[in-house]
Amino acid sequence: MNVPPSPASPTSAPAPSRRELNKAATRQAITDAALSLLRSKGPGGFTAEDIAEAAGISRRTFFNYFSSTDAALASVTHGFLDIVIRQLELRPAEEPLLEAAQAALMALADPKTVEPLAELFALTQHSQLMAHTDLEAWDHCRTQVFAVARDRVARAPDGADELYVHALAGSVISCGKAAMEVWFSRRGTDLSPESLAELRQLLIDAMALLGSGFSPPAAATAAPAPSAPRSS
Amino acid sequence: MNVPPSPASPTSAPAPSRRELNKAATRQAITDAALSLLRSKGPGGFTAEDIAEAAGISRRTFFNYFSSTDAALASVTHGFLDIVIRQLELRPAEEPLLEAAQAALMALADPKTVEPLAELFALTQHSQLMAHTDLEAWDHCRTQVFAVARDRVARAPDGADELYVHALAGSVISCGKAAMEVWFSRRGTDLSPESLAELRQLLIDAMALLGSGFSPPAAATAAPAPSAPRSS
DNA sequence: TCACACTCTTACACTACGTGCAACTTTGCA
DNA sequence: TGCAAAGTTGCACGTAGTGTAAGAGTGTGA
Repeated sequence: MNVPPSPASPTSAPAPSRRELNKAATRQAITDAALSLLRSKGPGGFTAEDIAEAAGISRRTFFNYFSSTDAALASVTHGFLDIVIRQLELRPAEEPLLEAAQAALMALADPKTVEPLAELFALTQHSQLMAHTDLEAWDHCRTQVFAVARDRVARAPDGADELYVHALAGSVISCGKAAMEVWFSRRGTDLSPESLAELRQLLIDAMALLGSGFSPPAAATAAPAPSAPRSS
Repeated sequence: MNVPPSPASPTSAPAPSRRELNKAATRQAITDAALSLLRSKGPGGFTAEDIAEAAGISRRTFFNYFSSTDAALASVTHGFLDIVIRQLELRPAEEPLLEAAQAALMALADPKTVEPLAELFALTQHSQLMAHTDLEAWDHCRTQVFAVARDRVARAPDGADELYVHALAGSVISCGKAAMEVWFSRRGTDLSPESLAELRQLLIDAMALLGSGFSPPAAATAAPAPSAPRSS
């Protein structure tokens, strides 16, 4: 399980020490093994011990990295959502949150980003075994969005905008999730440019729906439609 | 565990047979026992066997009713959310969903309805042991709202409003949840009329925020404030 | 009232989960 | 090189959750 003494490229990070490299490699080996087993055995068809064996570590070590098999798989979702959060934090502070979210979500249209999540979704589609941990991942993302939103909203003295920030953060997550779900259900694991364009459009439309208060019950957009293509 | 041969009042239900009464009583006994143990031992301080013993049944029977200790406690949340869904389904079909949701949510301001949830929240506040199953309960409610919303929206031929319904249902849930969270964090288990009035107002405001597209980042309402008091 | 079918409960056994603990090995640093 | 910190591993233990078969309770028709 140890990393061979490869001359790790000292690109940018402050201190990619040996220990951290080993841990990262082990962590990656675990998620790879878990995903591989999910492909071959299906959801629920393997145990924590199976993952550990496939990753070349002991069962005990597996639990040092992840608290459950679900958590190992949900790391895919976490990684996916972390990218969005990082993009969101990069947006200028004075930008309205909905626009910032819309812009940040565009990062999801990158094939390399969505591919793992799309596969995970396809493999666990009709099984609620992932539901637990996956919902947690989205909820964790919600708290991140909440933190970003809180810092952007002018604080009322008595915390009167508590509701505003909570509701907004939750709704942004719900709409993003809705866009992903609709895309998955329509295109499955299709990562073609047209499919990704549709995902982009769905994300834009979802944020637009939120910004317009869901006004017109019939105003919807199909695939590469003519709605506001405002992005970076 | 069996119900004494009490002359069950034949009020309305079609067939409250003995078996169903027993099952309902057992189910109730389990949740009561679980809640009682939660009060005395705190979250994570008891096992499924403890609950079974307290409820006067075997451990195996406990698992015939609930799939986990969390699920037994989350039945409180489920019961709470079921009330809202039932209210929502009673609203006239032509009423806009946001208004229907706002009206349905008013049922939550009833002390008897919120009391169990408020206590559960207070007892599990700083412990994510409930997170799993509680998130599932809210997500289950989301699917119910989705079903209601789907039936109310004029179906576009190509399913172009899929996104609309998904996003709306998720956002309604998120906003309702946000209102509950803010209320809990402000008033704890305070069930006084003023506190319930504030909850009512928070729910109204949350739906209003959603309907207005979260337009004014500073337009929030404090406690018994002067915003639209439309209710039944 | 009895007998039979159906449903629910229970005990038992078994696999898997998740964690505390105490060796043991690897890494970082002087 | 030697020591301390960090990480890995095997072991043991209690708990979760489920299959199974036997037994107790309940509904129904003769």
